[in-house]
Amino acid sequence: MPYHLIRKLGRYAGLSTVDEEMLRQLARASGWVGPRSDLLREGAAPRDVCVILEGWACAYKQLEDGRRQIIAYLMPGDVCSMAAVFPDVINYTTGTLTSVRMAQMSGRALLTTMDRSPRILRAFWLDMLAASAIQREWTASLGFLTARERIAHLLCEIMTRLRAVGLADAEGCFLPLTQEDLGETVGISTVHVNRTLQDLRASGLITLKRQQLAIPDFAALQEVARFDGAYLRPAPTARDADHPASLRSILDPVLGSAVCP
Amino acid sequence: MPYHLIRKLGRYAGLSTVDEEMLRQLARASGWVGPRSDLLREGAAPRDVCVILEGWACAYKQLEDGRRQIIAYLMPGDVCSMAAVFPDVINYTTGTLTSVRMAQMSGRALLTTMDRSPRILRAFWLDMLAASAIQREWTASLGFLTARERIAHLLCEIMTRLRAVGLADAEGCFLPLTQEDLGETVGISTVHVNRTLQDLRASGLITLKRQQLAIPDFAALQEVARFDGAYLRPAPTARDADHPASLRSILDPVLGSAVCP
DNA sequence: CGTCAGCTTGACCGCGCTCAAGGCCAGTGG
DNA sequence: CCACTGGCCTTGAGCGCGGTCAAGCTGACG
Repeated sequence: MPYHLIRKLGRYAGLSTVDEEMLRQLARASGWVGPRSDLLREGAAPRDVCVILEGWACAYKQLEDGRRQIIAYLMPGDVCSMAAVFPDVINYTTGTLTSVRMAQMSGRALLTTMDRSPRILRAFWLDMLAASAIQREWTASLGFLTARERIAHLLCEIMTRLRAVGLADAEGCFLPLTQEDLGETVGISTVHVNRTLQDLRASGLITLKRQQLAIPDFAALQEVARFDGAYLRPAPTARDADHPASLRSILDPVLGSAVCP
Repeated sequence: MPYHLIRKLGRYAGLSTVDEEMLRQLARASGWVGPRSDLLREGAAPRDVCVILEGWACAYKQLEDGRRQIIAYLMPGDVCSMAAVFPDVINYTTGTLTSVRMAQMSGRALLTTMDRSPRILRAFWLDMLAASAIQREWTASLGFLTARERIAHLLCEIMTRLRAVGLADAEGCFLPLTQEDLGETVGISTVHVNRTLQDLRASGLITLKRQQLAIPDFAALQEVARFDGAYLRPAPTARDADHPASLRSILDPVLGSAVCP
Protein backbone atom coordinates (compact mmCIF):
# COMPACT_ATOMS: atom_id res chain seq x y z
CA MET A 1 0.00 0.00 0.00
CA PRO A 2 2.58 2.64 0.95
CA TYR A 3 3.92 2.79 -2.58
CA HIS A 4 5.85 6.00 -2.26
CA LEU A 5 7.44 4.99 1.00
CA ILE A 6 8.60 1.68 -0.42
CA ARG A 7 10.02 3.43 -3.42
CA LYS A 8 11.91 5.89 -1.26
CA LEU A 9 13.21 3.27 1.17
CA GLY A 10 14.35 1.15 -1.73
CA ARG A 11 16.60 3.97 -2.84
CA TYR A 12 18.30 3.96 0.52
CA ALA A 13 18.87 0.34 1.18
CA GLY A 14 17.77 -1.80 -1.74
CA LEU A 15 14.82 -3.73 -0.36
CA SER A 16 14.13 -7.27 -1.44
CA THR A 17 10.73 -8.17 -2.81
CA VAL A 18 10.07 -9.94 0.48
CA ASP A 19 10.87 -6.73 2.35
CA GLU A 20 8.49 -4.84 0.15
CA GLU A 21 5.78 -7.38 0.70
CA MET A 22 6.25 -7.19 4.47
CA LEU A 23 5.86 -3.45 4.37
CA ARG A 24 2.78 -3.69 2.21
CA GLN A 25 1.14 -6.09 4.60
CA LEU A 26 2.09 -3.98 7.58
CA ALA A 27 0.36 -0.83 6.49
CA ARG A 28 -3.37 -0.45 6.55
CA ALA A 29 -4.75 2.47 4.61
CA SER A 30 -7.08 4.67 6.55
CA GLY A 31 -9.56 7.20 5.24
CA TRP A 32 -9.15 10.74 4.05
CA VAL A 33 -8.54 13.64 6.35
CA GLY A 34 -9.73 17.03 5.19
CA PRO A 35 -7.36 19.88 4.40
CA ARG A 36 -6.20 22.23 7.15
CA SER A 37 -6.96 19.92 10.02
CA ASP A 38 -4.68 18.81 12.80
CA LEU A 39 -3.42 15.26 12.90
CA LEU A 40 -1.28 15.21 15.98
CA ARG A 41 -1.36 17.84 18.64
CA GLU A 42 1.61 18.95 20.65
CA GLY A 43 2.28 16.53 23.45
CA ALA A 44 0.48 13.57 21.90
CA ALA A 45 1.94 10.08 22.28
CA PRO A 46 1.10 8.34 19.04
CA ARG A 47 0.65 4.61 19.18
CA ASP A 48 0.85 4.00 15.46
CA VAL A 49 3.32 5.02 12.82
CA CYS A 50 1.59 6.98 10.09
CA VAL A 51 2.71 7.21 6.50
CA ILE A 52 1.34 9.74 4.07
CA LEU A 53 -0.16 8.01 1.04
CA GLU A 54 -1.59 11.04 -0.73
CA GLY A 55 -1.64 14.73 -0.03
CA TRP A 56 0.61 17.01 1.96
CA ALA A 57 0.87 17.70 5.66
CA CYS A 58 3.29 19.66 7.78
CA ALA A 59 4.66 20.05 11.28
CA TYR A 60 4.41 23.53 12.70
CA LYS A 61 4.67 25.68 15.77
CA GLN A 62 2.30 28.48 16.54
CA LEU A 63 2.33 31.39 18.96
CA GLU A 64 -0.67 32.84 20.75
CA ASP A 65 -0.45 36.00 18.65
CA GLY A 66 -1.01 33.97 15.52
CA ARG A 67 2.51 33.75 14.18
CA ARG A 68 3.10 30.33 12.70
CA GLN A 69 6.21 28.57 11.54
CA ILE A 70 6.22 25.44 9.46
CA ILE A 71 8.96 23.14 10.71
CA ALA A 72 8.76 20.35 8.15
CA TYR A 73 6.75 19.15 5.20
CA LEU A 74 5.26 15.69 5.11
CA MET A 75 4.69 14.47 1.58
CA PRO A 76 3.60 11.10 0.17
CA GLY A 77 5.98 8.46 1.44
CA ASP A 78 6.93 10.46 4.50
CA VAL A 79 6.58 9.06 7.99
CA CYS A 80 4.65 11.25 10.39
CA SER A 81 5.16 9.82 13.78
CA MET A 82 8.22 7.69 14.15
CA ALA A 83 7.68 8.55 17.79
CA ALA A 84 5.57 5.41 18.03
CA VAL A 85 8.72 3.35 17.53
CA PHE A 86 11.61 5.58 18.52
CA PRO A 87 9.96 7.80 21.10
CA ASP A 88 10.35 11.44 20.39
CA VAL A 89 9.58 14.72 22.07
CA ILE A 90 6.59 16.04 20.18
CA ASN A 91 6.55 19.72 20.94
CA TYR A 92 4.98 20.73 17.68
CA THR A 93 1.71 20.14 15.93
CA THR A 94 1.17 18.10 12.78
CA GLY A 95 -1.59 19.18 10.45
CA THR A 96 -2.70 18.62 6.90
CA LEU A 97 -2.26 21.16 4.14
CA THR A 98 -4.34 19.41 1.50
CA SER A 99 -6.65 16.46 1.92
CA VAL A 100 -4.54 13.57 3.09
CA ARG A 101 -4.87 9.80 2.98
CA MET A 102 -2.65 7.92 5.37
CA ALA A 103 -1.62 4.40 6.23
CA GLN A 104 -1.14 3.24 9.78
CA MET A 105 1.32 0.67 11.01
CA SER A 106 1.38 -0.46 14.60
CA GLY A 107 4.65 0.59 16.14
CA ARG A 108 5.07 -2.86 17.57
CA ALA A 109 4.56 -4.60 14.25
CA LEU A 110 6.99 -2.29 12.53
CA LEU A 111 9.53 -3.03 15.21
CA THR A 112 9.11 -6.77 14.60
CA THR A 113 9.56 -6.22 10.91
CA MET A 114 12.67 -4.16 11.41
CA ASP A 115 13.97 -6.91 13.59
CA ARG A 116 13.46 -9.47 10.83
CA SER A 117 14.87 -7.39 8.03
CA PRO A 118 18.02 -5.42 8.65
CA ARG A 119 17.50 -3.70 5.32
CA ILE A 120 14.18 -2.30 6.47
CA LEU A 121 15.64 -1.12 9.74
CA ARG A 122 18.50 0.48 7.90
CA ALA A 123 16.25 2.18 5.39
CA PHE A 124 14.06 3.69 8.08
CA TRP A 125 17.11 4.80 9.94
CA LEU A 126 18.52 6.55 6.90
CA ASP A 127 15.17 8.17 6.31
CA MET A 128 15.25 9.57 9.83
CA LEU A 129 18.76 10.86 9.19
CA ALA A 130 17.62 12.55 6.00
CA ALA A 131 14.83 14.21 7.95
CA SER A 132 17.22 15.64 10.49
CA ALA A 133 19.59 16.77 7.74
CA ILE A 134 16.66 18.63 6.21
CA GLN A 135 16.02 20.26 9.56
CA ARG A 136 19.60 21.51 9.73
CA GLU A 137 19.35 22.72 6.17
CA TRP A 138 16.25 24.75 7.03
CA THR A 139 18.00 26.29 9.99
CA ALA A 140 20.80 27.42 7.73
CA SER A 141 18.44 28.60 5.03
CA LEU A 142 16.45 30.74 7.43
CA GLY A 143 19.63 32.03 8.98
CA PHE A 144 21.73 33.22 6.09
CA LEU A 145 19.84 33.09 2.82
CA THR A 146 17.87 35.95 1.30
CA ALA A 147 14.17 35.60 0.59
CA ARG A 148 14.85 34.80 -3.04
CA GLU A 149 17.43 32.18 -2.16
CA ARG A 150 15.22 30.63 0.48
CA ILE A 151 12.28 30.17 -1.85
CA ALA A 152 14.53 28.77 -4.53
CA HIS A 153 16.13 26.45 -2.00
CA LEU A 154 12.79 25.20 -0.79
CA LEU A 155 11.61 24.52 -4.32
CA CYS A 156 14.80 22.59 -5.05
CA GLU A 157 14.31 20.51 -1.94
CA ILE A 158 10.70 19.77 -2.72
CA MET A 159 11.46 18.78 -6.29
CA THR A 160 14.25 16.47 -5.17
CA ARG A 161 12.11 14.83 -2.53
CA LEU A 162 9.17 14.37 -4.85
CA ARG A 163 11.41 12.89 -7.48
CA ALA A 164 12.59 10.30 -4.97
CA VAL A 165 9.04 9.05 -4.58
CA GLY A 166 8.13 9.28 -8.23
CA LEU A 167 5.89 12.31 -7.95
CA ALA A 168 7.95 14.64 -10.08
CA ASP A 169 9.34 14.31 -13.55
CA ALA A 170 12.18 16.18 -15.17
CA GLU A 171 10.07 19.25 -15.90
CA GLY A 172 8.22 19.82 -12.67
CA CYS A 173 5.70 18.69 -10.13
CA PHE A 174 2.42 19.37 -8.44
CA LEU A 175 2.79 21.92 -5.65
CA PRO A 176 -0.30 22.26 -3.49
CA LEU A 177 1.06 25.01 -1.26
CA THR A 178 -0.44 28.47 -0.94
CA GLN A 179 1.81 31.47 -0.89
CA GLU A 180 0.91 31.80 2.76
CA ASP A 181 2.26 28.30 3.40
CA LEU A 182 5.47 29.18 1.61
CA GLY A 183 5.78 32.33 3.67
CA GLU A 184 5.31 30.49 6.92
CA THR A 185 8.01 28.09 5.83
CA VAL A 186 10.75 30.44 4.75
CA GLY A 187 9.92 33.15 7.25
CA ILE A 188 8.68 35.93 4.99
CA SER A 189 5.31 37.60 4.52
CA THR A 190 2.75 36.43 2.00
CA VAL A 191 3.08 39.60 -0.01
CA HIS A 192 6.78 39.21 -0.28
CA VAL A 193 6.47 35.55 -1.27
CA ASN A 194 4.36 36.75 -4.14
CA ARG A 195 6.90 39.31 -5.24
CA THR A 196 9.73 36.84 -4.89
CA LEU A 197 7.91 34.28 -7.02
CA GLN A 198 7.30 36.95 -9.64
CA ASP A 199 10.99 37.67 -9.56
CA LEU A 200 11.92 34.02 -10.04
CA ARG A 201 9.42 33.79 -12.87
CA ALA A 202 10.82 36.89 -14.50
CA SER A 203 14.29 35.38 -14.32
CA GLY A 204 12.96 32.36 -16.18
CA LEU A 205 13.88 30.09 -13.28
CA ILE A 206 10.43 28.73 -12.54
CA THR A 207 6.90 28.49 -13.80
CA LEU A 208 4.17 28.20 -11.22
CA LYS A 209 0.55 28.29 -12.13
CA ARG A 210 -2.45 26.48 -10.76
CA GLN A 211 -0.33 24.50 -8.35
CA GLN A 212 1.83 23.27 -11.17
CA LEU A 213 5.51 23.97 -10.67
CA ALA A 214 7.97 23.72 -13.53
CA ILE A 215 11.69 24.20 -13.31
CA PRO A 216 13.08 24.52 -16.82
CA ASP A 217 16.72 24.61 -15.71
CA PHE A 218 17.23 22.90 -12.39
CA ALA A 219 20.95 23.58 -12.30
CA ALA A 220 20.30 27.29 -12.62
CA LEU A 221 17.80 27.32 -9.78
CA GLN A 222 20.14 25.21 -7.72
CA GLU A 223 22.83 27.80 -8.13
CA VAL A 224 20.60 30.65 -7.09
CA ALA A 225 19.50 28.61 -4.09
CA ARG A 226 22.95 27.42 -3.09
CA PHE A 227 21.31 24.03 -3.08
CA ASP A 228 23.28 20.81 -2.82
CA GLY A 229 20.98 17.83 -2.71
CA ALA A 230 23.53 15.45 -1.21
CA TYR A 231 21.92 15.67 2.19
CA LEU A 232 18.78 14.07 0.80
CA ARG A 233 20.59 10.90 -0.21
CA PRO A 234 22.18 9.71 3.01
CA ALA A 235 24.45 6.74 2.80
CA PRO A 236 26.66 5.99 5.77
CA THR A 237 30.26 5.46 4.91
CA ALA A 238 31.53 1.93 4.74
CA ARG A 239 32.97 0.84 8.04
CA ASP A 240 34.72 -2.33 9.06
CA ALA A 241 32.54 -2.88 12.05
CA ASP A 242 33.50 -5.15 14.88
CA HIS A 243 30.75 -4.41 17.30
CA PRO A 244 29.58 -6.24 20.40
CA ALA A 245 27.01 -8.92 20.31
CA SER A 246 23.42 -7.89 20.50
CA LEU A 247 23.54 -4.23 19.57
CA ARG A 248 25.83 -5.22 16.78
CA SER A 249 23.31 -7.56 15.26
CA ILE A 250 20.74 -4.82 15.38
CA LEU A 251 22.67 -1.84 14.25
CA ASP A 252 25.15 -3.39 11.91
CA PRO A 253 23.16 -2.81 8.78
CA VAL A 254 22.57 0.69 9.97
CA LEU A 255 26.24 1.14 10.50
CA GLY A 256 26.62 0.20 6.91
CA SER A 257 29.45 -2.27 6.80
CA ALA A 258 28.23 -2.91 3.30
CA VAL A 259 28.09 -0.07 0.83
CA CYS A 260 24.59 0.58 -0.33
CA PRO A 261 23.78 -0.02 -3.97
CA MET B 1 36.25 12.27 33.40
CA PRO B 2 33.27 13.60 31.44
CA TYR B 3 31.75 15.15 34.52
CA HIS B 4 29.26 17.40 32.80
CA LEU B 5 28.07 14.67 30.48
CA ILE B 6 27.49 12.29 33.37
CA ARG B 7 25.61 14.94 35.24
CA LYS B 8 23.39 15.66 32.26
CA LEU B 9 22.75 12.02 31.43
CA GLY B 10 21.88 11.37 35.05
CA ARG B 11 19.09 13.89 34.79
CA TYR B 12 17.59 11.96 31.90
CA ALA B 13 17.77 8.44 33.09
CA GLY B 14 19.09 8.18 36.62
CA LEU B 15 22.43 6.44 36.19
CA SER B 16 23.72 4.04 38.80
CA THR B 17 27.16 4.57 40.27
CA VAL B 18 28.30 1.61 38.20
CA ASP B 19 27.01 3.32 35.07
CA GLU B 20 28.88 6.44 35.99
CA GLU B 21 32.04 4.51 36.58
CA MET B 22 31.72 2.79 33.21
CA LEU B 23 31.40 6.12 31.49
CA ARG B 24 34.37 7.53 33.35
CA GLN B 25 36.56 4.64 32.33
CA LEU B 26 35.37 4.83 28.76
CA ALA B 27 36.41 8.39 28.13
CA ARG B 28 40.00 9.39 27.72
CA ALA B 29 40.68 13.07 27.95
CA SER B 30 42.66 14.48 25.08
CA GLY B 31 44.53 17.75 24.91
CA TRP B 32 43.39 21.27 24.28
CA VAL B 33 42.37 22.53 20.91
CA GLY B 34 42.83 26.21 20.24
CA PRO B 35 39.94 28.59 19.69
CA ARG B 36 38.51 29.07 16.19
CA SER B 37 39.83 25.85 14.76
CA ASP B 38 37.93 23.14 12.95
CA LEU B 39 37.38 19.81 14.62
CA LEU B 40 35.42 17.90 12.03
CA ARG B 41 35.14 18.89 8.44
CA GLU B 42 32.11 18.36 6.30
CA GLY B 43 32.02 14.81 5.03
CA ALA B 44 34.26 13.34 7.71
CA ALA B 45 33.50 9.89 9.12
CA PRO B 46 34.52 10.10 12.75
CA ARG B 47 35.68 6.92 14.39
CA ASP B 48 35.44 8.16 17.95
CA VAL B 49 32.70 9.82 19.90
CA CYS B 50 33.87 13.13 21.29
CA VAL B 51 32.56 14.82 24.38
CA ILE B 52 33.30 18.41 25.23
CA LEU B 53 34.95 18.65 28.64
CA GLU B 54 35.68 22.36 28.70
CA GLY B 55 35.08 25.21 26.31
CA TRP B 56 32.55 25.80 23.58
CA ALA B 57 32.35 24.56 20.01
CA CYS B 58 29.71 24.77 17.34
CA ALA B 59 28.48 23.18 14.16
CA TYR B 60 28.14 25.54 11.23
CA LYS B 61 27.62 25.86 7.52
CA GLN B 62 29.46 28.35 5.38
CA LEU B 63 29.01 29.68 1.86
CA GLU B 64 31.76 30.64 -0.55
CA ASP B 65 30.85 34.30 -0.20
CA GLY B 66 31.64 34.16 3.50
CA ARG B 67 28.16 33.96 4.95
CA ARG B 68 28.16 31.63 7.90
CA GLN B 69 25.37 30.09 9.91
CA ILE B 70 25.85 28.39 13.23
CA ILE B 71 23.64 25.31 13.37
CA ALA B 72 24.24 24.18 16.93
CA TYR B 73 26.29 24.92 20.01
CA LEU B 74 28.39 22.28 21.67
CA MET B 75 29.01 23.01 25.32
CA PRO B 76 30.64 21.01 28.12
CA GLY B 77 28.87 17.70 28.38
CA ASP B 78 27.72 17.77 24.79
CA VAL B 79 28.49 14.99 22.37
CA CYS B 80 30.08 16.07 19.12
CA SER B 81 30.03 13.14 16.84
CA MET B 82 27.45 10.56 17.70
CA ALA B 83 27.99 9.67 14.06
CA ALA B 84 30.67 7.27 15.25
CA VAL B 85 27.93 5.15 16.82
CA PHE B 86 24.73 6.04 15.04
CA PRO B 87 26.00 7.02 11.62
CA ASP B 88 24.90 10.42 10.56
CA VAL B 89 25.11 12.56 7.49
CA ILE B 90 27.72 15.14 8.34
CA ASN B 91 27.11 17.94 5.92
CA TYR B 92 28.33 20.67 8.22
CA THR B 93 31.57 21.59 9.88
CA THR B 94 32.34 21.44 13.58
CA GLY B 95 34.72 23.99 14.99
CA THR B 96 35.75 25.43 18.31
CA LEU B 97 34.71 28.84 19.53
CA THR B 98 36.94 29.00 22.59
CA SER B 99 39.77 26.69 23.53
CA VAL B 100 38.30 23.26 23.99
CA ARG B 101 39.32 20.16 25.86
CA MET B 102 37.64 16.99 24.78
CA ALA B 103 37.34 13.38 25.75
CA GLN B 104 37.27 10.59 23.21
CA MET B 105 35.41 7.34 23.47
CA SER B 106 35.74 4.66 20.87
CA GLY B 107 32.41 4.23 19.17
CA ARG B 108 32.73 0.50 19.57
CA ALA B 109 33.39 0.67 23.30
CA LEU B 110 30.49 3.03 23.83
CA LEU B 111 28.28 0.63 21.95
CA THR B 112 29.37 -2.19 24.24
CA THR B 113 28.64 -0.05 27.25
CA MET B 114 25.22 0.89 25.96
CA ASP B 115 24.59 -2.75 25.42
CA ARG B 116 25.43 -3.54 29.03
CA SER B 117 23.52 -0.69 30.59
CA PRO B 118 20.09 0.08 29.22
CA ARG B 119 20.09 3.24 31.31
CA ILE B 120 23.14 4.55 29.49
CA LEU B 121 21.66 3.72 26.12
CA ARG B 122 18.45 5.42 27.11
CA ALA B 123 20.19 8.50 28.39
CA PHE B 124 22.21 8.93 25.20
CA TRP B 125 19.08 8.41 23.19
CA LEU B 126 17.21 11.09 25.09
CA ASP B 127 20.16 13.40 24.68
CA MET B 128 19.99 12.92 20.92
CA LEU B 129 16.28 13.64 21.03
CA ALA B 130 16.91 16.83 22.98
CA ALA B 131 19.44 17.86 20.34
CA SER B 132 16.95 17.43 17.56
CA ALA B 133 14.28 19.27 19.53
CA ILE B 134 16.73 22.16 19.84
CA GLN B 135 17.22 22.06 16.10
CA ARG B 136 13.49 22.39 15.52
CA GLU B 137 13.33 25.18 18.04
CA TRP B 138 16.03 27.07 16.18
CA THR B 139 14.16 26.66 12.93
CA ALA B 140 11.08 28.18 14.50
CA SER B 141 13.05 30.93 16.20
CA LEU B 142 14.72 31.98 12.97
CA GLY B 143 11.44 31.77 11.15
CA PHE B 144 9.02 33.78 13.21
CA LEU B 145 10.75 35.57 16.06
CA THR B 146 12.06 39.14 15.92
CA ALA B 147 15.73 39.86 16.52
CA ARG B 148 15.03 40.78 20.13
CA GLU B 149 13.03 37.64 20.73
CA ARG B 150 15.61 35.45 19.05
CA ILE B 151 18.47 36.72 21.17
CA ALA B 152 16.38 36.39 24.30
CA HIS B 153 15.39 32.88 23.27
CA LEU B 154 18.96 31.86 22.65
CA LEU B 155 20.06 33.18 26.02
CA CYS B 156 17.26 31.28 27.73
CA GLU B 157 18.28 28.10 25.98
CA ILE B 158 21.93 28.51 26.85
CA MET B 159 21.18 29.22 30.50
CA THR B 160 18.94 26.19 30.74
CA ARG B 161 21.45 23.91 29.10
CA LEU B 162 24.31 25.18 31.21
CA ARG B 163 22.27 24.74 34.35
CA ALA B 164 21.72 21.09 33.43
CA VAL B 165 25.46 20.51 33.52
CA GLY B 166 26.12 22.60 36.57
CA LEU B 167 27.77 25.51 34.78
CA ALA B 168 25.18 28.14 35.63
CA ASP B 169 23.73 29.24 38.90
CA ALA B 170 20.50 31.09 39.56
CA GLU B 171 21.95 34.47 38.63
CA GLY B 172 23.82 33.76 35.46
CA CYS B 173 26.64 32.07 33.65
CA PHE B 174 29.82 32.44 31.67
CA LEU B 175 29.12 33.22 28.03
CA PRO B 176 32.21 33.05 25.82
CA LEU B 177 30.48 34.10 22.61
CA THR B 178 31.31 37.19 20.61
CA GLN B 179 28.55 39.33 19.22
CA GLU B 180 29.56 38.04 15.82
CA ASP B 181 28.90 34.47 17.01
CA LEU B 182 25.51 35.50 18.30
CA GLY B 183 24.71 37.17 15.00
CA GLU B 184 25.68 34.12 13.00
CA THR B 185 23.43 32.07 15.25
CA VAL B 186 20.24 34.09 15.19
CA GLY B 187 20.67 35.37 11.67
CA ILE B 188 21.27 39.08 12.24
CA SER B 189 24.24 41.35 11.68
CA THR B 190 26.84 42.03 14.35
CA VAL B 191 25.83 45.65 14.61
CA HIS B 192 22.26 44.74 15.21
CA VAL B 193 23.21 42.16 17.82
CA ASN B 194 24.91 44.94 19.68
CA ARG B 195 21.89 47.18 19.53
CA THR B 196 19.58 44.36 20.54
CA LEU B 197 21.74 43.53 23.53
CA GLN B 198 21.71 47.19 24.54
CA ASP B 199 17.97 47.08 24.28
CA LEU B 200 17.70 44.01 26.50
CA ARG B 201 20.06 45.62 28.99
CA ALA B 202 18.04 48.81 28.98
CA SER B 203 14.91 46.79 29.71
CA GLY B 204 16.67 45.34 32.73
CA LEU B 205 16.34 41.83 31.33
CA ILE B 206 20.02 40.95 31.17
CA THR B 207 23.46 42.02 32.22
CA LEU B 208 26.31 41.02 29.98
CA LYS B 209 29.80 42.20 30.56
CA ARG B 210 33.15 40.53 30.13
CA GLN B 211 31.56 37.31 29.02
CA GLN B 212 29.53 37.20 32.18
CA LEU B 213 25.82 36.88 31.58
CA ALA B 214 23.31 37.57 34.33
CA ILE B 215 19.57 37.19 34.06
CA PRO B 216 17.97 38.87 37.06
CA ASP B 217 14.45 37.74 36.21
CA PHE B 218 14.45 34.60 34.15
CA ALA B 219 10.68 34.45 33.92
CA ALA B 220 10.60 37.91 32.39
CA LEU B 221 13.19 37.05 29.76
CA GLN B 222 11.39 33.82 29.08
CA GLU B 223 8.24 35.73 28.32
CA VAL B 224 9.97 38.09 25.94
CA ALA B 225 11.57 35.11 24.25
CA ARG B 226 8.44 32.96 24.10
CA PHE B 227 10.69 30.35 25.63
CA ASP B 228 9.38 27.11 27.04
CA GLY B 229 12.19 24.91 28.27
CA ALA B 230 10.19 21.68 28.20
CA TYR B 231 11.92 20.55 25.03
CA LEU B 232 15.23 20.42 26.87
CA ARG B 233 13.97 17.86 29.37
CA PRO B 234 12.80 14.99 27.17
CA ALA B 235 11.12 12.10 28.90
CA PRO B 236 9.23 9.62 26.76
CA THR B 237 5.76 8.91 27.95
CA ALA B 238 5.18 5.72 29.88
CA ARG B 239 4.15 2.93 27.59
CA ASP B 240 3.05 -0.60 28.28
CA ALA B 241 5.46 -2.12 25.87
CA ASP B 242 5.11 -5.60 24.51
CA HIS B 243 7.79 -5.60 21.92
CA PRO B 244 9.40 -8.42 19.99
CA ALA B 245 12.45 -10.22 21.14
CA SER B 246 15.79 -8.72 20.35
CA LEU B 247 14.95 -5.17 19.41
CA ARG B 248 12.75 -5.16 22.45
CA SER B 249 15.59 -5.92 24.77
CA ILE B 250 17.60 -3.14 23.25
CA LEU B 251 15.07 -0.43 22.89
CA ASP B 252 12.79 -1.12 25.81
CA PRO B 253 14.48 1.25 28.16
CA VAL B 254 14.48 3.81 25.41
CA LEU B 255 10.83 3.23 24.87
CA GLY B 256 10.42 4.05 28.51
CA SER B 257 8.14 1.40 29.91
CA ALA B 258 9.31 2.76 33.22
CA VAL B 259 8.80 6.41 34.01
CA CYS B 260 12.07 8.18 34.50
CA PRO B 261 12.79 9.48 37.98
C1' DC C 1 52.88 51.84 25.47
C1' DG C 2 51.30 49.97 21.12
C1' DT C 3 48.43 46.64 19.08
C1' DC C 4 44.52 44.09 18.05
C1' DA C 5 40.15 41.94 18.74
C1' DG C 6 35.88 42.93 19.95
C1' DC C 7 32.39 46.37 21.32
C1' DT C 8 29.85 50.75 20.40
C1' DT C 9 27.77 54.48 17.87
C1' DG C 10 26.10 57.30 13.96
C1' DA C 11 24.30 57.89 9.32
C1' DC C 12 22.12 56.16 5.65
C1' DC C 13 19.95 52.72 2.88
C1' DG C 14 17.14 48.88 1.30
C1' DC C 15 14.83 44.43 1.95
C1' DG C 16 10.90 42.96 3.39
C1' DC C 17 6.54 44.23 6.23
C1' DT C 18 1.92 46.29 6.66
C1' DC C 19 -2.20 48.03 5.08
C1' DA C 20 -5.37 48.27 1.58
C1' DA C 21 -7.59 47.62 -2.76
C1' DG C 22 -8.42 45.06 -6.69
C1' DG C 23 -8.33 40.76 -9.75
C1' DC C 24 -8.93 35.95 -10.78
C1' DC C 25 -10.68 31.78 -10.54
C1' DA C 26 -13.71 27.62 -8.79
C1' DG C 27 -17.52 26.30 -6.48
C1' DT C 28 -22.40 27.14 -5.20
C1' DG C 29 -27.08 28.31 -5.50
C1' DG C 30 -30.68 30.48 -7.87
C1' DC D 1 -26.58 29.84 -17.36
C1' DC D 2 -25.32 33.48 -14.56
C1' DA D 3 -24.68 36.09 -10.15
C1' DC D 4 -22.54 35.58 -5.97
C1' DT D 5 -19.15 34.22 -2.79
C1' DG D 6 -14.82 33.24 -0.79
C1' DG D 7 -10.11 31.87 -1.09
C1' DC D 8 -6.10 33.01 -3.12
C1' DC D 9 -3.13 35.82 -5.91
C1' DT D 10 -1.53 40.47 -7.33
C1' DT D 11 -0.19 45.20 -7.02
C1' DG D 12 0.72 49.86 -4.99
C1' DA D 13 2.25 53.02 -1.34
C1' DG D 14 4.58 53.94 2.68
C1' DC D 15 7.17 52.58 6.56
C1' DG D 16 10.40 50.34 9.72
C1' DC D 17 13.46 46.66 11.07
C1' DG D 18 17.65 45.42 10.37
C1' DG D 19 21.75 45.83 7.01
C1' DT D 20 25.97 48.27 5.55
C1' DC D 21 29.72 51.29 5.95
C1' DA D 22 32.72 53.76 8.63
C1' DA D 23 34.78 55.63 12.62
C1' DG D 24 35.90 55.62 17.31
C1' DC D 25 36.23 53.25 21.85
C1' DT D 26 37.74 49.80 25.33
C1' DG D 27 40.32 46.52 27.49
C1' DA D 28 43.49 42.50 27.36
C1' DC D 29 47.98 41.37 26.33
C1' DG D 30 52.73 41.46 24.96
